[in-house]
Amino acid sequence: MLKIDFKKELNAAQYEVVTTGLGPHLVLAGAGSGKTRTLVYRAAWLIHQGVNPEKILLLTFTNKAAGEMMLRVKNLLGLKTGASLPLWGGTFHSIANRLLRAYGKYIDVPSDFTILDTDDKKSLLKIISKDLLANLPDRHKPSPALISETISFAVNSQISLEESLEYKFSEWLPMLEYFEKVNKEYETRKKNAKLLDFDDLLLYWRQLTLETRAKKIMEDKWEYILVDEYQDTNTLQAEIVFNLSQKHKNILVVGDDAQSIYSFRAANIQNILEFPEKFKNCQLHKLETNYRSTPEILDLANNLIVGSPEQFKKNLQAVKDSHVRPELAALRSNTEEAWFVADKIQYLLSLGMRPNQMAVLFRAAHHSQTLEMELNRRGLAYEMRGGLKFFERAHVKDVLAWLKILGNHRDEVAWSRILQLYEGIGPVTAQLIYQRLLELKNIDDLLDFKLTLADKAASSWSRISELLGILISHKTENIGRLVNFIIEHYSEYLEEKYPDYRQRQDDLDQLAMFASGYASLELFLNEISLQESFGLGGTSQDTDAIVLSTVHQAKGLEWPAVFVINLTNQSFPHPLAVSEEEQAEERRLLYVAITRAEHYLYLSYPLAIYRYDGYKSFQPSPFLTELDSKLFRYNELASKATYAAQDGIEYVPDPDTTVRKPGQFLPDVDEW
DNA sequence: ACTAATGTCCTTTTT
DNA sequence: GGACATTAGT
Repeated sequence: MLKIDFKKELNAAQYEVVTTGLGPHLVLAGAGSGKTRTLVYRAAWLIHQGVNPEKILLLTFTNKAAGEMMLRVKNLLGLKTGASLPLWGGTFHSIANRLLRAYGKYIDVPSDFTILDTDDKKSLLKIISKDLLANLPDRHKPSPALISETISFAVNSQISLEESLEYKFSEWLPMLEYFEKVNKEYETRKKNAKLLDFDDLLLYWRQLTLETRAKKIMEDKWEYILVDEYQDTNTLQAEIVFNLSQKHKNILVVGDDAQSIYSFRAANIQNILEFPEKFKNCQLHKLETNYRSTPEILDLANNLIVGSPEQFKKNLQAVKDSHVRPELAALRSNTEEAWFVADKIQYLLSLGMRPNQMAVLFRAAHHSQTLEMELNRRGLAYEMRGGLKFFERAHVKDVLAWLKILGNHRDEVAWSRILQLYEGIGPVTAQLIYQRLLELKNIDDLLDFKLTLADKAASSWSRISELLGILISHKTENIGRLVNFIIEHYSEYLEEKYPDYRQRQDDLDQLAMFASGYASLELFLNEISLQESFGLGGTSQDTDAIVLSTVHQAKGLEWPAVFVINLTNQSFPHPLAVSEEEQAEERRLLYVAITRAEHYLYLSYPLAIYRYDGYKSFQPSPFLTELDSKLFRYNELASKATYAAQDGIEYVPDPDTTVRKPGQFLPDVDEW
C-alpha cells in the first residue's frame, strides 16, 4: 500500500473530516470545496487504519461519479487501474440490483428479474391503461407518463398515491380510483413477468434491510458507510441508509443543500437538514473553501444564492487569483447565440485551450440543437450528455428486447415491443400471443410451440420464431454473435422505417462489439439496464471534445471554461416550475451551472427564437436581471435588455442594430 | 384487427 | 416539428 501524507494533501478542514473518529458525521460541503476528494481520502484513511476495504460501502449519485471515485481510491492505494477493489461502491440503484440478485430470495424476489427503465414502465402502463378504461377516450385519461410519475413519487417519498397525486397533479384527483386500479394491475403484471422498475429496486432493498437474515448479512458485510450528494437522496434512500447504519453507526454523509436539484425525483432536502436529529451524537463539519473558481465567478454564484431560503449558512471563500468577470451576452436569435458560442470557443482554442476544457450547459436537452448544427458546420467535435442515452434509443431497445426475452421469456414489455414491429400484429394480437406464451415453462419450449393466427400475423410469427430458434440454439455462445443474428434479421425493418438508418446501423454494430465483451447474458442485461457502462454511443471518455450537457448531468463536474446558454425567462426557470419551492430549485440549478466554471464563464440568451409558428420573442431570465450588474461584463444588447427588464419593460432589439455574421462575435471588451 | 392518413397537443430535469 | 391520438378505410 502506498504511503499517503494526509496532512499535506488536504487542507485543515478536509483533514479533520478525513481523520475524524467513528460514529455519525454530516459534512456540509460547498461547491468546489473538494467534496469528492474528501470522501476518497476518508475511504483511504480507513483502509490505512487497518479497516478491511470489504467493510466499506460507498454510495454515490451517478454511475459516473461512482466510477470516478472508485478509480481515485484505487490510485490512492497504489492499485492498478484494472485491479478489482474489494470495496462496494455505486449508486443506490446499482447496489440494490446486486443485493437483490443475491439475497432477493429472502423476500420473494426472483434472482433473474429484468429491470424496467422509464420507457418500459410507460409502455406497460399504457397497455394496462388501454385495458382498464377502454371506453374512455384517451384525452380524458391521464397519460402513462403522468401515471408513472405519480406512482414513482409516491414510492420514493413513501406517501400514498392520493397524496402524491394531490401534490403533483391535483387536477387529476377525481380519478384517484383509476390510478389505484392501474397501479394494482401494474404491480400484478410486474410480478407475473418478473419485472422490477427503478423504484422497486429501492423499495425491495429497504425491505431487505428489515428482513432478519438479509439484514444480518448486510450488517456483517458493511461497518462503514459513506454517502455522497446526500442532499439529493429521497425518503426511501434515507431510510435505507438509516437502517444499514443502525448496528455500527459509522455513517458519514456529504452534501450541499444549495445544490439540491432533484426534488422532481422525490429528493427530500429534509434528509440533510434533519440528519443531526435523526443520528444521535452526529458531528457537523463544514468545507467552505472553494478551490475551483475565480473570485469573480464565486461572487456571482454567492449573489445568486442570496435570494434562496437556505437553512445551513455557508460562506464560500475563493483561493484562486482574480481573473476576468463573467460575460453576459444577449443575442438577437438562437442562431446568433450559436454563432456567439462557436466564435468564443474558437477564440479560446486559439489561446491554446483544449476542447475538453470547455462545456456548454443548458436547462433542457433539446436546447443544444442549434448549437450542435453550428459546431458540426465548423467541424468542432463535441460530446452530448443528457437527453436520450444510447440504451434508450428505439433501435437499440428493439434489438435488446430479443436478448431480454432470451433471458426472461415472461418479459411482457419486451414481447410487446418485438411483436408489434411486425406486419399484422397490433396491440390485440400481441397481447393474445403473450398470454399463450405464458404457458411455456422454459424458453426452449418455444421451438415446438404452435399458434393459430390470421394470415399476415401467421407469416410474421413464423419469421419471429425462426430468429428465436437461431437464438435459442446459440444461447450459450458469445453475446456479440447473438446480437449479430438479431441485427441481420432486423436490418430490413430498420432501413424501411428510418431514413437515417446508416447512423442507426452504426449504433447497432457498436452494440454488438460492446456485447461481445460479456461472458454471460445475465451479466450483460444487468449492466445495461442501469447504464453502468460508459463510452457507448459515439464517444469515449478520453475524447478531446467540447462537452454539451444539461445542467443536471453536469453536477459534480468542472471545466476551465463554461457557457450557459438559452437563459431566457421561458427556460430558466422552466415555465413548468410554478410553485415557490420549484422556483427555488431552478435557482439552485443555475447556481450549480455557474459553479462548474473555473476561469471563464459566459452566460447568454437569445431575444428571439425561430420556431414552426414564427419568431417568438424572449426576455432575459429573471435570475440574471436581479443580480448585481457590477458582477458582469455586458454586451450592448444585454445591457439594454437588462435595464429594460429592471424597469419592467419588454425589450425588443432595434432592427437597426448592426447585424453580425458568424466569426464576428469575437470579444467586444475581453480583458485578457 | 390493423394500417395509413389526418388532426391535435405540448414541448424538464434522471436512476 | 414531432409525438401521439383519433378516424376512416382495408
